[in-house]
Amino acid sequence: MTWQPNNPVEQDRFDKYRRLVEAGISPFPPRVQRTHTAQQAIELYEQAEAQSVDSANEIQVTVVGRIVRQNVKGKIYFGHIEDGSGRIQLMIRVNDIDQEFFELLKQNLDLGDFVQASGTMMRTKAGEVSVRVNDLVILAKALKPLPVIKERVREDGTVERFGAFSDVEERYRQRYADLAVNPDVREIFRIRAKVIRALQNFLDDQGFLEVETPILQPVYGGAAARPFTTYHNQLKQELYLRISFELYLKRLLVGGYEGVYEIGRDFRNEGVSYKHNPEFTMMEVYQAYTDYYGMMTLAENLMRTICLAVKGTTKLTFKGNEIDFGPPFARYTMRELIREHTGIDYAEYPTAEALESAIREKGIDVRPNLNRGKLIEHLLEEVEPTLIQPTFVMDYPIEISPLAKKKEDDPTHVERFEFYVGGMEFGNAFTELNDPFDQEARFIELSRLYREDEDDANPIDEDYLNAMRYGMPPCGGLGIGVDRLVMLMTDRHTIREVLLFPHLRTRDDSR
RNA sequence: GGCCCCGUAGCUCAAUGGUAGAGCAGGUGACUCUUAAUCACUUGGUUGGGGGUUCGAGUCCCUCCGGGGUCACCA
Repeated sequence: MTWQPNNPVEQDRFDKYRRLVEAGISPFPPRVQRTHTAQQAIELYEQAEAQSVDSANEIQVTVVGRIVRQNVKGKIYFGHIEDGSGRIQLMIRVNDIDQEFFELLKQNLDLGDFVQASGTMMRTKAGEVSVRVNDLVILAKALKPLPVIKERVREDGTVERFGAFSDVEERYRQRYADLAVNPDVREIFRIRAKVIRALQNFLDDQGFLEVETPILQPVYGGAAARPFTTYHNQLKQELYLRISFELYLKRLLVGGYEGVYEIGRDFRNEGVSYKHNPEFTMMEVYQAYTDYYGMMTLAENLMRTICLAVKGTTKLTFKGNEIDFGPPFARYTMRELIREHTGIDYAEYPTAEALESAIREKGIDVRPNLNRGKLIEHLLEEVEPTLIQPTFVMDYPIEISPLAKKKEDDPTHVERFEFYVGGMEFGNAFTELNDPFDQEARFIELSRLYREDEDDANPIDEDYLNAMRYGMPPCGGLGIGVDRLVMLMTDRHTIREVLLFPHLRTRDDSR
C-alpha cells in the first residue's frame, strides 16, 4: 500500500506534487547543480561589494538547499534556503522569470522543499545579501510538513524562536525532523564527532594503537551487567553482545602492544535512565608498564584536551556549575569520602550484616542482603551527587573489583579509581590484575558469590586466563563513557539527547 | 519492575463535568524589497486505544499503549 495523505495539510502537499507532475516538472529530478554554498555566495558578495557594488551585483551563483522560510507576495517571492553551510535568501521577482512559471512556483513551493536557485547576487533594501533568482529547479518535494518554527534575530544577534518542535518523544522518534528544524540539535552531534576525534587524536599522539575487538562474543565479561544474547544459525552457537572491551584489549597487551584503545559500542541488558541506554559508546584504553596513578595522569590530560578541543578552554558549565579541568583533579580514597559524607567508616564493619545495620542507623535506605562490597558501593552513591568538580575516588573494595590488582598494604582493597564530574561517574580505571593465579581465584570467588543471585551469574573466561599465563605486563586501564562526555560538553542532561537514535519502545499505531 | 505526572488540529498550547478553541502552518484573495511580513476570509479534530460512571466525559473511574520524572537494577 503506497503512502496516502493522512490529513488536509498532507493532502494539500500531495495536490501540489501532482500539479507539478502535470506541468511536466519532476518533483524528484536526478541531477543537481551547485556553484556555491550559501556561505560561500554571501562571502563572495561581501568581498566584491567592498571593491565595487556594481561588479558584486554581477556575480552569478547557483545555490541549493531546503526552503526554511517563505514570504510570498503578489509579484515577488522571498524565501530562505538552508544548506550545510547556513542560510541564504532568495528573491524571485515576476519580471525576472517567466510569469507562468512564477505563478507555478508561488502556488507549489512549500517549506521543506529542496530547491536549486540560479541568479545574481544582490543586497536587498533591508540589507540582506540575497540571490536574485532567474531560474529555479525543485530538487525534492516535501510531502509532509516539517514542524513550523519562526525565528527572529534580536538586536543583540541572538535568535528568538517561536513554536519550536519540542515534543521529546516525537523528536526522538523522528530525529530527522528534529534535526531538520532544530539547529542546536544538529550542533550536539557536531560536538559529538569532535569529542570522538579529539579522543583519537589525543590517544594517537600518546602512541596508543586504535583497535577493534569482537562485539559478538562467546563469553562476555569485563563488567557486571546482564548481556543481550543472540544466536548464530549456521554455527549453532549462542553468542553475547559485548558488555565491555576490557578482556580483549588486555589480551592485546599480552600480544606485545604497549598501548591500545578502542572506541565503540557496549550493550547492557539493564534498565534505562537519564544516564543509561541499552547501547552506548565506550572508550577503553590500556597501557603497559604503568599503574592507576599513570591512568590518573592520563585521565586528567585527556579531559583537559577534550575540553580544550571542544570549548577552547578548560572550563565549561554543566547543570549550572562551572567546572574546570585545568587544575589537578581532587583525590580522595573511597573510604575517607564515605566517612566524611555519611559518618560511616566501613572498615569498622567487617561483615555485611554489621555494615547494613550501620547504614540503616544513619537513615539510609538500602536493599536487604547485599554483599559488603555492594553496600559500600551504595554508600558511594550517596556521595556521588556532591562530586561536582573533577574528582578521583580511589581504592575500591576487592569484592566489586575482580580485575584490579590488590593494594600491597591492604588486600581488602584494590588499586582502582572512578572519576566523577558534575555529580556523575565518567570513568573507571585500575592497576590491572596480571597475576593469573589471583585472577583465577577472583573469578572462582565471583561465580561463588553470584551463584545465589542467578541473574548476575558471570561465566569464567578461560581463554583470558590462558592469555594471562603467557605473561601480561603490569599495566593500567581506563574506561570512559563517551556519551556522558558528550553530555558534559553540550550541557545536556539526558543521554538520549546526545544519541542520534536513542532506544524507544516500538509503537505500532502509525500516527 | 514500583510510584508520580503527561498524551487535545501538521507544530506549540487553551478549554468548573455542559456546543472542542487560539497562534503558527495550510487554503482563497490583496500586496514588486519582505524577513515572527501585513490585512481579509477560510479548511482542518475518532481529545493515544478500549471499556465504565453520568441526562451529559477532553475533564471522573478501570484497563491497555506510548512518553517524561523518580526509585530500584546497573563488580
